[in-house]
Amino acid sequence: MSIKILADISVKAYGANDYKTFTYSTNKELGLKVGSIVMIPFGKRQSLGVVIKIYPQDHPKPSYKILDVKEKIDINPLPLHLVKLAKWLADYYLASPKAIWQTILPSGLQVKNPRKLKQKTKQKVLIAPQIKLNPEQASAIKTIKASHDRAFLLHGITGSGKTEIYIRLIKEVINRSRSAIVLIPEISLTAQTVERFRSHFAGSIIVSHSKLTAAVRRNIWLEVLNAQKPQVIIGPRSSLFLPVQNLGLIVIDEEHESSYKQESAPKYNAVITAKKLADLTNSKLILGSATPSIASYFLTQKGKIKLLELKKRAKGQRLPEVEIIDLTKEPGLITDKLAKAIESTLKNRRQVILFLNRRGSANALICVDCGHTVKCPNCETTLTFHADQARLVCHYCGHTHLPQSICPQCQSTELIFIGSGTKKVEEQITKMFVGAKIARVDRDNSDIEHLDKVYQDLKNGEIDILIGTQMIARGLDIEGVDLVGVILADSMLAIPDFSSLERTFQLLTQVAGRAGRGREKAKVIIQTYAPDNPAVMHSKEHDFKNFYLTEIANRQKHSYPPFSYLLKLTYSNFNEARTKANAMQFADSLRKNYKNISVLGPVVCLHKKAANKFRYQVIVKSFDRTALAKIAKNLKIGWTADLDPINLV
DNA sequence: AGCACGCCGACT
DNA sequence: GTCGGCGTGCTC
Repeated sequence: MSIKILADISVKAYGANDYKTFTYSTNKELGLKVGSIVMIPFGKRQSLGVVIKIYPQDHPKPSYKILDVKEKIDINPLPLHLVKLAKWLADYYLASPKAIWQTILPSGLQVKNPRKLKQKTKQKVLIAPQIKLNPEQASAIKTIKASHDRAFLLHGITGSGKTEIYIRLIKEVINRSRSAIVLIPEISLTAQTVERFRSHFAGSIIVSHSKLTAAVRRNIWLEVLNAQKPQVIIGPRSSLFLPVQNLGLIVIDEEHESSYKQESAPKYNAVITAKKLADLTNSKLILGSATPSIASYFLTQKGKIKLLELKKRAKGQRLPEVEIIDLTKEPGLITDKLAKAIESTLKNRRQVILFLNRRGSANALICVDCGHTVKCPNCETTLTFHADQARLVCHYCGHTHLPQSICPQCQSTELIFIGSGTKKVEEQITKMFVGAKIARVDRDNSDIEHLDKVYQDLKNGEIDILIGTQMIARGLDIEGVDLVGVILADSMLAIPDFSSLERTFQLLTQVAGRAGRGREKAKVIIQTYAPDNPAVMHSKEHDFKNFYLTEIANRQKHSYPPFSYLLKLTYSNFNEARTKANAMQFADSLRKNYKNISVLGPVVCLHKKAANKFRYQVIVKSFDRTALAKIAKNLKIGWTADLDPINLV
């Protein structure tokens, strides 16, 4: 008779929003450790589970029935920090063990004899060119190495050489036999970025991205788990959860990017999660951006993250000149000034990038004479026009009124809906510049392969004018681009969200950074009805600091994050009337039962129907995050929660 | 995810 | 009475 011991196991099949573990018994010889992955019976099913706790041999058996662990998956246990991080994720974001383990564990772990995938033929690796650091870069590296701080925000203007700093820091941790994780927005995971890192870390580099097949993903996961020497992992936000040993450094490039927030369960923010991971593993965390998020920069002002600044471009190039065209004075989809600039750029055999906004095609009402957008009197966010009701609707609180015909600011009668007409840009450009080679990138054709092709074509001069949405705002680093045009900056400002100014400033600044990588006389032209808007105004001077000061005051005034916490609750139901009624009833009960919160809504969601169900949302705002967590934890069926959402629409 | 349990309306 | 609809809660 072998010796039985008890173990607490977190069960992958367990779908409730609490981190409850279940106690099983196991033969001592099976050698379970904390982090071991096992197969267990759960209800009528079999499930994977992760050992969270091993009890001493003499621990008394509980009164309820105990089942046996069926088998141990024959691989190394998870590193301890991942076991701890799983619990933290569940508690902090109110996620189920099911959602957590689906994120951390690869699929197909129980497969007995996985088919050996044929090794990719060794790619030729370019030898990394030796780059000399400028004094700013050298000083930033020196500070990070010497500092006892854990987290750093590297605020460096576009082209200031942040990547070179990451590479030097990674080399240093590798020399200390520790591994590094580099997070990159999915969209920048292009061949060029990867090649740059590969040329420095050939042999120890592991690249992950969302297009990998399940089998490849599992192999990568096992390779990381079994690695005997330090690794450099490059990938999107989920790469934080690869089972790396001896982590020493986490880098998050373009830390302001919204793709670091996962919008499906577990709805985690990779920047916040990386900070926790750095604490658990005693690693350093480097956040890098030319346009930091308001949230991260706020933390530097509070002394929680150390701020490092790079104010010069690496090779000393100047930032491009930005011209703002006031559409209230010079109307048109493509103004004469922009058309002339395109024409002269083409004549010089140089290239043009034009940005427009699909996502921004929210139907806001805007005054052609003064640029005023009609806002909600309660929430200070832009009202959205709903054609089916013929009314303007506030997406926070539900306030509606008829679209006015007179501008409340300047009494003009010239009010128009923006959001229409952006599709006309390509048509018009094609007509205006006959013979020019025009390419377009938007949400429908923005996969990595296509972006790589566009990049190559642009680099080889196969494209004269590239038209795209914000998809192409980052990463493109083309010497031939002399002109960048933004067709309508307001289309982003008009998104009814507390973070729309932040997003606009980031987009405009990143876009402007695409120009002038090669030459001095590059130019950026921004067309807008709102030239005085802080997000537009400060992007002209590439002035993050003053934009931050304006915006943080605004957030404080209206008690938006980082001065409060938000909870976005979404309710869906097949019956439209019942959806509305249930959502209203729930919002009322929240108002009645909680004192220290404010409840906005319910309002119909921007996408009012999804998967055949009608959707309503309720926003809850509070200074007390635990109150919001309590609400999120006790939701009835049909409701989903997003704690710390980055947008509210 | 499935399954048991229990509460309510419709029915031989 | 009792059949079965489905909302709710549990799974070591």
